[in-house]
Amino acid sequence: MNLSFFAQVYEIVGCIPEGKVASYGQIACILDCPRNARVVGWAMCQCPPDLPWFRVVRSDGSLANKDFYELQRVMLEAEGIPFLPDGSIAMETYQWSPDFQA
DNA sequence: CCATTGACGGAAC
DNA sequence: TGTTCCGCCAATG
Repeated sequence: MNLSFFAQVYEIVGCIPEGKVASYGQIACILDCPRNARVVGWAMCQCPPDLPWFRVVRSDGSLANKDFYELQRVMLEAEGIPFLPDGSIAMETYQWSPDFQA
């Protein structure tokens, strides 16, 4: 498992089921590196087309860049995750429970 | 090898 | 309560 954080992040994100979301810090925590939240986000920037990056949101339940906000919003709504009038999602309800099966 | 960047997180103001 | 700043780590140039 000498995969870079990069690859590990891909593994975690790829394990997120539909209708669920995970925060960058949560993924970093799964990797046992809660401070790598930024690295996770950076890995998402390199997100391959196979990666459901749209299921990854901020700890606040809000999205990141405006450019991706609308796209992410559409993708999440398509997954069955409604957006609050606040512009964020009820991550408390939709946050994915990591099973450590990565 | 050094400097910069980056789709974050939390603490400070 | 909202906004701003710093810190953190890895990858790229």
